[in-house]
Amino acid sequence: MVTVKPAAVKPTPTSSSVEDYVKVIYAFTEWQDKPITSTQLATRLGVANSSVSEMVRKLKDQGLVDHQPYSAVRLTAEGQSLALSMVRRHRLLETYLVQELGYSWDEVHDEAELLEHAVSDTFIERMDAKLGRPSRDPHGDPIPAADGSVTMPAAHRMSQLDPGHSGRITRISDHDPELLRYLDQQRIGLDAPIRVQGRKPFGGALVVRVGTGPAARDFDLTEEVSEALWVSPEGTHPGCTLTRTTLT
Amino acid sequence: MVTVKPAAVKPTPTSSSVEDYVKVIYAFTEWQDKPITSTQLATRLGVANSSVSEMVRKLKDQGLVDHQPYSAVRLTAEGQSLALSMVRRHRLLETYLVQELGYSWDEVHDEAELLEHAVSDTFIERMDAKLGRPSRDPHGDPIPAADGSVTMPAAHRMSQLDPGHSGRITRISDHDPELLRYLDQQRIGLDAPIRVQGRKPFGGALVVRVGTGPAARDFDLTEEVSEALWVSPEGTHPGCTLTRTTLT
DNA sequence: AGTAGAAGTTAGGCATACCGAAACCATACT
DNA sequence: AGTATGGTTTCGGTATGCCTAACTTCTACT
Ligand SMILES: [Mn+2]
Ligand SMILES: [Mn+2]
Ligand SMILES: [Mn+2]
Ligand SMILES: [Mn+2]
Repeated sequence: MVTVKPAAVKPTPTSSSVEDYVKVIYAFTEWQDKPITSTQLATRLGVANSSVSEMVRKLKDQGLVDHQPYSAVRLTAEGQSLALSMVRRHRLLETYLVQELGYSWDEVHDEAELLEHAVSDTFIERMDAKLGRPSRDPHGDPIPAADGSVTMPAAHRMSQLDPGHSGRITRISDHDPELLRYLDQQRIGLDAPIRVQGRKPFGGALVVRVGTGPAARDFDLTEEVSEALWVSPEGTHPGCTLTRTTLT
Repeated sequence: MVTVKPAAVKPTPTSSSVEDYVKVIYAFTEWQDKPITSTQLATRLGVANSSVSEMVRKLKDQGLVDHQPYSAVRLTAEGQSLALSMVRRHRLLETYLVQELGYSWDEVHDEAELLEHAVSDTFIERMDAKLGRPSRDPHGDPIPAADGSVTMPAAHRMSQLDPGHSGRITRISDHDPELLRYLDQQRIGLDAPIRVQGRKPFGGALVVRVGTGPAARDFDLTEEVSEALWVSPEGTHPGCTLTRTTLT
């Protein structure tokens, strides 16, 4: 009689490239619904189109994405789960670097981009505990919980807000460190109360008031800046929790 | 007239494999003088002999090692410098994990082995500052300073000590986590006062007394254990600083 | 000195992850 | 309906870093 081993638990050692691909695919649909195309993926990853075609085939073979030739790339449940765990890693690391090692919010992204692939689950858990299980990173991006649930703030791009609207800045795109330093300098930070005053004519700057009462200051924001800021109407703040998937 | 660019400062992006090879070559001569051979390198890195031959050629091309066929491998000044900076990274990380994230000393090695290749110089500097510029890691191994200087404790392998000798444990080999847990359990730690009482006959255990006065306890140590412990005679402790090389 | 076996190197391959150039397809515009 | 165009894939190739198997060199023992 032969003893049958229990099916191996698939250690699937995903490479850091795979992790980055999946993370970028996820990020593309975090604040809107259209799935990402090959070329967009290539641009965001800084690789050639042909490299993406190849890798997407591998991701499909591994069951991480759905894809048919010439159409967009979508994560499977398994891919979504891997992506969420990478996003969690990335954002916890960013938060840790700011909170514990005195990084400024424009320095953390690149460091986290590498560390996310190197730290162990234990490391993540210890950081999370030490930070008190934070739900947002230094840029206001939601940190998925260990079980895969994500609390998305009910936020709108400031560039799309009509005059009169007000609320708080609950997210700031972290992609341009330059921009983050500019905002820092102007003392425009996360959770600042903000109000859209109006727009200069002929597609001009958006005029906003930051702060309230005597401390209020007015700014002319370019399109680029107002597209990087997300505003939640006062009161709605904590956002809604939606479980996107379940992490393994 | 043509402006000549200053010679590029050689960004030499060393791979993590190269970093590990160089680190292992360095470690081999840290506590004795014989240079490492191909086979020893292969064993320590867990790769095939042929892989080492190939890689050593590349290291030589990059000016990191001296080597002629069929003989041992030695670091050049440049290789030494790279090795020291990797050792510094590794040991600072181990110290940080224990001190700041509650790791136990048997858990840190593997985590540091990966992180050492991923963290930035900034990260290292912040950690170093936060820890108060430590000079020893959790296992008593000296942490090279940023300038490449190393303070080596004047220590001897306990297995080679004659009865009657005493001192303090200033280094414990961190290669076997099992052993570290055993020592932890027996409450034998770094800086514990220790005295060699004698040796059981026929190549038997080494009998040592740990602690002093009423708290003293006697142990029978196997060869394996006594080879992992290094003892400094009382008083000599701080060790001698020798600048091994200068880091870039 | 002669030689067997250990130590080390070379040769031929594989996997991953890139690239540029060429071929292909879908569609949108005449 | 016919075709230009841009997005996408395929093809051939490069660089790392690893492997096994075959071969070479060194050394230590007879
Ligand atoms: Mn990354
Ligand atoms: Mn962020
Ligand atoms: Mn390593
Ligand atoms: Mn150590």
